[in-house]
Amino acid sequence: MQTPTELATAYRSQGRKLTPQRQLIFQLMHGNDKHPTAEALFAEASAQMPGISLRTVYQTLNELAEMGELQFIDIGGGATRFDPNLDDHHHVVCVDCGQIRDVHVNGTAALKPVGIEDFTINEVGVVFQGVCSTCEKSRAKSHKTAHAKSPALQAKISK
Amino acid sequence: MQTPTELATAYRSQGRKLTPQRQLIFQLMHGNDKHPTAEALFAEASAQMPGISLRTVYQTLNELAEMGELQFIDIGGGATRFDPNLDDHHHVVCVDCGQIRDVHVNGTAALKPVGIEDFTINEVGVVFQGVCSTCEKSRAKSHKTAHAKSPALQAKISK
DNA sequence: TTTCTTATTCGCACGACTTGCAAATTGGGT
DNA sequence: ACCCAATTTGCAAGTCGTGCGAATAAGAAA
Repeated sequence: MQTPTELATAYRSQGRKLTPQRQLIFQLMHGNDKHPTAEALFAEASAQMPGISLRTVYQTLNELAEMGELQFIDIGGGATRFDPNLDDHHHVVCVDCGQIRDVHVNGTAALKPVGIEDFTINEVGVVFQGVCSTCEKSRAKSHKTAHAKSPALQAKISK
Repeated sequence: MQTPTELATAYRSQGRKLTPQRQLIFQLMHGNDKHPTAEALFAEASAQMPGISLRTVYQTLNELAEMGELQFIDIGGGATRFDPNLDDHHHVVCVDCGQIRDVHVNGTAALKPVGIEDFTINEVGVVFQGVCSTCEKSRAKSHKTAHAKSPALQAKISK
């Protein structure tokens, strides 16, 4: 995603208006590698701009996606997450806490699907599932404590 | 997924009961490569067993997933889809009509995520996005006809 | 700066998908 | 044949996201 300043220009050149709500969302998303959900972003936005509506957050995120400034990430389970990282990258998901990490992956160019001659492939997405070190430790120590932030995520994530 | 007969045995050995509703779902899912949604499966089931409830379809699919007999597939957009194919495979999605095709992929073993030492990776999923030949033809001929079964899927699918 | 046009915001209702719950039913062992 | 626990069902409720219309504000023009 471009910087808030660049986006301001891009917006105006497209006949879109530069509202304070949009500017705030630009700031919150720029360089954001947390892959927030719309609700999460709404919470952050509300802290700085009480009264901003969830509806507006959804609308702005959709606009940015249409403009190619960010992508949607849907890994089974809950809400759609947003990623402003436009580099060629992929994702690693902790099936325990649900966090998503951006990663560069070597070897994607060599991926060859077999038997789909009647398809024109445009993009390839790779998702790694695993457990982050923090959750690994939690598991080792207490078998009682429920620390999973993402209930049933493990079962929900697809290959 | 195992055969309906094998599942019958598995169910009983786990203290689960073998109901006609479950047996029907076993049949409908066995070898099914359509990646149906719960609603789609419910429609098929209803044809053969009027009165079966959508709730039961959801419950049975969830059971089968817990038992490791099938997996959930969540590619942005609509409802969760179910895949009884337990082979090591991946998916190709037509961004136009939304169909999902199972594919074997060469080269997955060589995939190397970089910079995530603090993660224990358990699985890797690859999703190819493209356009199937049928949709390709439709596009070439009419630019007017709206044949997309999956509105906005293109924008919704994540890398 | 005032005016004017049109994009945007906002909140509420609604829609799609899925699950919780409790009552009625049924599988299958004794 | 009986009995108890597992199931099924229908409906309510929950989550996530969008449609819609009225009120508001951005930004160009005068």
